[in-house]
Amino acid sequence: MSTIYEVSKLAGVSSATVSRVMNNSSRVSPNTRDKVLKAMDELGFRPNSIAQSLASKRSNSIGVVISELQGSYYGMLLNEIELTLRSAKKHVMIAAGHADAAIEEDSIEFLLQRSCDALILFVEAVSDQYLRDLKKRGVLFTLINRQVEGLETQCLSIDNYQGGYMACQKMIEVGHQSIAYISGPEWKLDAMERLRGHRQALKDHKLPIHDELFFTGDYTEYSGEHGFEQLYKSGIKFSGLVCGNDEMAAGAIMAARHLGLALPDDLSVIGFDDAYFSRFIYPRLTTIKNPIKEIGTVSANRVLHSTYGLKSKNLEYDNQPLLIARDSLTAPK
Amino acid sequence: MSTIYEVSKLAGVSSATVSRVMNNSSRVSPNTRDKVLKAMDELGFRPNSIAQSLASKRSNSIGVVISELQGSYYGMLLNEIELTLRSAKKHVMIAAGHADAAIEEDSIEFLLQRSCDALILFVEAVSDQYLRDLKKRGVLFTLINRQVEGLETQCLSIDNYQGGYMACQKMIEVGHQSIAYISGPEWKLDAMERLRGHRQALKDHKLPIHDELFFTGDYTEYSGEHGFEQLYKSGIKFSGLVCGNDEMAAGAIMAARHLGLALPDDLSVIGFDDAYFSRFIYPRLTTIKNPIKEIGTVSANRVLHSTYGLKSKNLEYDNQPLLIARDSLTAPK
DNA sequence: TTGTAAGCGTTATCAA
DNA sequence: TTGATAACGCTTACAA
Repeated sequence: MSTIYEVSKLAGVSSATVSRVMNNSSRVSPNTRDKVLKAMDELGFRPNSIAQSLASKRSNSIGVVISELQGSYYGMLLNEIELTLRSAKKHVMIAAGHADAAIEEDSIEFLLQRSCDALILFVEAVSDQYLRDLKKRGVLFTLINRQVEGLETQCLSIDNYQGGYMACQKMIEVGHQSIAYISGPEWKLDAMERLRGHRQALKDHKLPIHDELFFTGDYTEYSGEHGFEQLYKSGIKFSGLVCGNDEMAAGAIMAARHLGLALPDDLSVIGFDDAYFSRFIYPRLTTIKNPIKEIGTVSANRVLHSTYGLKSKNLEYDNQPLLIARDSLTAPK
Repeated sequence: MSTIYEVSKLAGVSSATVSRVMNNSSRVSPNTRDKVLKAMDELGFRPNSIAQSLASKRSNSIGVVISELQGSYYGMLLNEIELTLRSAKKHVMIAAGHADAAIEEDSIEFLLQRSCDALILFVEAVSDQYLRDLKKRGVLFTLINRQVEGLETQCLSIDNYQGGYMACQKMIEVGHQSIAYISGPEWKLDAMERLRGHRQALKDHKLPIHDELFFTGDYTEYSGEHGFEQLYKSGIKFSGLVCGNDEMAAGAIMAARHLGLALPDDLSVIGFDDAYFSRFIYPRLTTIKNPIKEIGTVSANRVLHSTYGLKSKNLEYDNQPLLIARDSLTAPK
């Protein structure tokens, strides 16, 4: 690998000038610029970005910590982020947090140590205070799927409460009177918001709330399967089931079928997220769309904006959920 | 952020000594080591890894280029890679290649420019020659899901031919005589290998090969849907369908149901990969397991081994596919 | 066992 | 518009 110094020799200029043409940082006469470009080309010169980082105190890399690297939800998000950052010539470093506070903190520190200029954080276990302290330390970041007091301007999330409300309301509109709910884990804020919206819709429509019709899962399909079996055993009849996410809906549907129910006639189901696979569940899953792609793009653009002053049009997003009507919802028999 | 120099002053030693205790590179007396450690602690010292990289010509980061960031297949792979690399304290930089030669090459150069010590490549469009040249340039890398002549020791892939053979053979064993096939795109090597295995099994069992029973898809569920419709229209009856991957199987199953077929009685289906969602398709999909997790772990370990001399036990893997029997396969009526 | 000092390949300040 | 040259924070011969 050739260096800036070799280029400067070949072009007959100083290394400072070479640096200038690389960065367009200050005026260089067209003549010398040409000479430099030619020399670079001839040597196949590629700037060493490590050296650039050290000297400029800017690494042009952005760290992303995300709960999991697998799962359609995270995949879509990561994809959008990479696309956006990449087109701005920024490197993306990733680390998984696995929804564990220690691992999440470690991931963040790990990325910071590597001189990431900014972070995009999808963290669920780390405390609000830790995040506020991060800001105090001068770290630039955006926060996905979470609202933290004091960090409002850098938080991006959808209105989970509204989504939960919509799903339940739709069930009621179609005619269901007895509706079961399988929620995500209690320690996940989005799960609790979705649940809160559901309960409120029930209340607003003067429907009774039976504790036996609520099951707390953990967002996995296994908990959806297990949850459905529990609800079914409870003895209280229900014709509708709302799930905190699509994975659990998929699991619940499997369980319902094993128990001999015909879907959607015996049971209507609504999921949440509009995950990739929800079209391939049978019956095709009616669900609440989570505009995760948009959130990915916007979070990346905001980081680009606040860190490098890059202007972008996609700095705002619509945090309203949307009902995607497919086949798993029908009127009760 | 404090520097090594400040630590050295506080500890009353030279900066070289501080560096030594950081890296355990050469003996330091327990006494001075303690002093240094104490000073580090007091200052909250964190080494600047950019500076370390520049000086040591080693960035401790590994680049991963993968076709897509979304999809269960890639997600699982990425997850294993991150886990393995992370536990070895290496940073992982990612870039998506989108199965486009220009983007893939750009991704590779992009990561190299960032001084990645090694690469893990899941690239599909770039030429074999480019990859051989990469090796000549001295770049360390492993190659996933691909076999390139001259790079045998750094390629990891399963036996797709054998997998294709197994699927077809199983169909035949169960009693199917007329079997349709929806393959992945022609330019994907794994897709062609799977198809080749399928045809060979047909031949070995003396079953006729009808061109009308073959459809070339592109690994998406849409092409599975479309493909099934085409095959169905062909007029040639078939009771079994083998798909080049699970996505297409999912699409084909959707299409079959829309056309009024009862599964698995009217149609048996086998997929490939054992994707995350294949358990949640109805009927639960019988498929060929692709040991992608194992491949992820092994590829990361190999890179760690060849790049940093780290020894590891997981340097070998079993490239034999495995049939996962679920509910989508039954004897023909 | 420890220190000195020359890099590593850039950027950026100051003069010219 | 250009050139010297001092950082940037660390590693690593080479000496002591």
